Amino acid sequence: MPELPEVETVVRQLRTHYLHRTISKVEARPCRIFQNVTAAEFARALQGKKIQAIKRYGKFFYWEAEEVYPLFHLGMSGIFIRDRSASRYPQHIHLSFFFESGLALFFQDVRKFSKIYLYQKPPDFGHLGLDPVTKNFTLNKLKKLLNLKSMNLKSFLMDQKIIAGIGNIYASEILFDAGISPLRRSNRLSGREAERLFHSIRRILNLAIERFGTTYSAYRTVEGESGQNQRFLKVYHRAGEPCVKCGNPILKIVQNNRSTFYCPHCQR
DNA sequence: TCTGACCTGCGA
DNA sequence: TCGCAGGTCAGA
Repeated sequence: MPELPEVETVVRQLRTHYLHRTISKVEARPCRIFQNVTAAEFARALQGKKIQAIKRYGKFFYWEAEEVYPLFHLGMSGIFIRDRSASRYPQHIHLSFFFESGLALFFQDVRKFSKIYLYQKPPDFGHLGLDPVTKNFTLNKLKKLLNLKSMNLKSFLMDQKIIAGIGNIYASEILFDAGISPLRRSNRLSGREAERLFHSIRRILNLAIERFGTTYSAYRTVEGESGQNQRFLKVYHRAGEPCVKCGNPILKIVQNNRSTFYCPHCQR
């Protein structure tokens, strides 16, 4: 599922319902999604803890819970849901949290690509690039990064070590918005093109956050609802359909084993 | 830099 | 039955 806007939506909804709540019980089923901790250790460590803060970086987010810091990456199909009965796949619920207030929270992942870690101090994101919706992400920094690399722009945008949070959907949408071909090399952009790319990254991601993310298949909000942004996609999964700008057909190509959608007429 | 592997469900 | 899906990583 989830790229930065979907993760940000999940984080905001978790804050609304679960911040300052105390976990009374955790049920964790052994599963490969647990990375540096077993399911049993994870459950034991969180029991009795109060969630004091929920913070996101790129596609990762973690809880501050009284000296314990669970870190989550939702992979392709990980979702947090408030209501277990809303789950179509109850057999894939790996984690259940029950709170003193009577609230519950469930973590489901059909494909098991998500990752869960547990730390004793706030996790370090030094291995990740800039988070593109923070003030730390500036035009000058983007220009330097572009010049540093000679890779196609689609791969550049999706490389989490460069920019943390953009995935396959938004990489295509951002490049369409900027009017730049996904095949272009990062260090070949003009100053004006870099500027367009910078503004498109911010605009597309922030708009998607306002629309609670994009639901293409698995992703749901914590409330179990679909995002809204899929109605506004201009190129993603629209191969053969007319470009909204010029009417020529949208093209689908494969880059790094992933589908890329673009308009060869509008994106040069 | 590219490919395949990891998983499961869905739609053609 | 096959190919594809929003991610990441190891290994060639």
